[in-house]
Amino acid sequence: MGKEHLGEFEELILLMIMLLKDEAYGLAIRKELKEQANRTVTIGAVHGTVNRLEKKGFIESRLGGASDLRGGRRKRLFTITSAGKSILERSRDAKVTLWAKIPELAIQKG
Amino acid sequence: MGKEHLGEFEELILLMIMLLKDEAYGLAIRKELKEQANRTVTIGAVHGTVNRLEKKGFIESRLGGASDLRGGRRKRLFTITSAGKSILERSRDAKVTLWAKIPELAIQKG
DNA sequence: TATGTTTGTTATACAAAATATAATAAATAG
DNA sequence: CTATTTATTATATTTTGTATAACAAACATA
Repeated sequence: MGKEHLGEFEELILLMIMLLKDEAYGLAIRKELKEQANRTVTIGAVHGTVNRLEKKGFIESRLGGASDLRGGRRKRLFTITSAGKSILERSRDAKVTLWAKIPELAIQKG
Repeated sequence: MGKEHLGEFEELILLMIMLLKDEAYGLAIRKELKEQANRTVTIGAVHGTVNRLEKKGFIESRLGGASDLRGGRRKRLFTITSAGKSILERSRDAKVTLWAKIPELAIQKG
């Protein structure tokens, strides 16, 4: 029985992992967060959160290769699981439904 | 300098307050949460959160009349502030923008 | 082969948000 | 008055969010 809902930051991280596809690892997630959401956090914040998300079964990780640049340790690459996808979908649906009931927040068409 | 983002539950409570209009008080918010979001929480959870939201300037409260039913203490009625509205709008916009970049999550326009 | 630099993760600690339980308060019916 | 109902406040605990510091591995090059 997986948890019912995600924290705000957990959801964001999950979205970044989907955006990054096969290049989702700690530092890349942090960078994407800055570019896509203008959110600046430390790398420890990112890792703490991915660890929790993995423990809950919303993402999986595997060890990837090292950077193709100068030096550096091997990357820990993350991918979203089907449980992760489905909680994102449910979260989206719930929100869209609520917004639709509030004229000031309803999404405009066209 | 208001906070930049809301917690997941804070945002939900804010949405319930908008839905309830002039009948947004503790117990009503809790009931609306159950009906609109199928979320069951204790009344203490609701009050803790509205207190935080008020302190941050996203809602205001005033003392209303007692229940029109049997007995009971007077209600503390909440309304959203313009800061509250705008953070909800920004949150919605940010999410819609992100979803649009992920085919699996993008909203269909009919 | 030793060591400095780069790229990256782990460990640890602490603050804030989420949430529950228990206590209290005010209206009103009798 | 006082019991009952409707409601809020106080307090405590767990989970999320977040930072700092420590550590590890790959590579370059002397």
